[in-house]
Amino acid sequence: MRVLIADDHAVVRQGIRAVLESADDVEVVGEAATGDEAMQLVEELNPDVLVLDVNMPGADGLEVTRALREEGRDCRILILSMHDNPEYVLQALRLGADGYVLKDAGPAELRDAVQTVWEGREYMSDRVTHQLSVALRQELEREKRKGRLDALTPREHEVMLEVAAGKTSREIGEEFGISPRTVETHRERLMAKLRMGSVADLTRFVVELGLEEEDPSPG
Amino acid sequence: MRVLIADDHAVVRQGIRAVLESADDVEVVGEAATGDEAMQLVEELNPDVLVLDVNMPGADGLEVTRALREEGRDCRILILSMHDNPEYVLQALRLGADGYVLKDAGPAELRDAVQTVWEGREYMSDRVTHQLSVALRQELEREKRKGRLDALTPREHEVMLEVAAGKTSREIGEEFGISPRTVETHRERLMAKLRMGSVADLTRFVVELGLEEEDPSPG
DNA sequence: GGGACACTAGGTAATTCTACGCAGGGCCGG
DNA sequence: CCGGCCCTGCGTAGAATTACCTAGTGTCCC
Repeated sequence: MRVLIADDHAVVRQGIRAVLESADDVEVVGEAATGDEAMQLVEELNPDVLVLDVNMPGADGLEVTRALREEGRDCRILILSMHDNPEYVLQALRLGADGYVLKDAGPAELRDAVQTVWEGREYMSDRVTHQLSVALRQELEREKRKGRLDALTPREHEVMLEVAAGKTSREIGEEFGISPRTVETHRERLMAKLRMGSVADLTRFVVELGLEEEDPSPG
Repeated sequence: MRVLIADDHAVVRQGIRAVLESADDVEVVGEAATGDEAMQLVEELNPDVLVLDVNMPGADGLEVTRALREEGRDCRILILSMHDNPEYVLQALRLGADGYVLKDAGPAELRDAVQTVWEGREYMSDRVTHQLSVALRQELEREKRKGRLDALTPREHEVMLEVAAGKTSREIGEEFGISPRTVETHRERLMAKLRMGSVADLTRFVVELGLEEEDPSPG
């Protein structure tokens, strides 16, 4: 089994190499420190398995995965990550990764993971699968909120942001060149659509969904 | 120079060991996977330098640093961290660490850092010192805000939270058993003291400082 | 006892927001 | 080409907030 290691931390590369090479059917054929370098080395060395860090300067692990899958590479891709962030995990799987292992895995798990993906099966750390199920529920909740957001007309959306920024209807009217009465109409409608009972609730809603445009930084 | 390595990731330990042992005046005398284990091994092996990860299960790097300094250990402590989070850096220095190195450091920098702290000087990665100066300014800004918070009377503080939760003056009055006019007085005063121009600004202020009591979760 | 401060409450007035309804013009798809 | 949706604008009325002000009570400290 010929393995390529990609991680921006030299120390980590060294560690992975040591762990994998302790298995006698594994040969580490190269190391890459950036995503670009990884793609280039895959081209040159044509490894069986690519152990790929998600956090890398330049092209990160996910980009590398996508690029390799796009060009039809059949090498197995094992994602290595510090965190069990479901965001990354889902994205990685969507893009065609074969496994997802956390960096706090012991040598045995890491060797096992590489072996598993090499055999054509998928490997996921236990904590990753657990986090995925948790994330699924939160995702549904968020979608429900975003769904309400979609019910807003473009104008209402703009007005919403300004209201959440603390502007008065008159100020917003001047900014958009429309009557303050019109702004109030939009305001009423959007508050009803989002089922918000106060500006405070609306502000929290906007902040939590990260919709703000500028940063007025109160103070 | 006798070095002890503490990191919860076996892979990383392996990597650090390989890097350090490539210098011929360094001997890695042991490895620890948890904070507790690290303290125990320092006791047993009495190393010159301890290379210590901040993120560890059980006692983390900072706790270990504090504990070792409290009992008067004179071994050098080099903190190893994934992030240049100034929060951690400051805390580490306060607790008596001798150096702070990022994990994306190359083998050369890591060896250099260990060498430097061993000679009794301090070592910090460039990005760390930079982040520190940036953090200093933000810290001042935050303190200014918290200072204004201290200017509030207890009653004003309560009212502030309710206003930020979207309640009206009447509702707040009923909740506290006081006149809505009184609530309005508190409201005016606190808005003036905090120099907030709108409920939206106030809400953002409260959310950013994490002062909320319950979670009404708009929707 | 006096002074500082917090909590209470009210007056007056202006401004702003909220909640109903009404209506014209533009644009798009059935 | 017509109905539906969106953006626009306005009226009225009431509720709520904001900006000024005064002022009584209680507590704590000098």
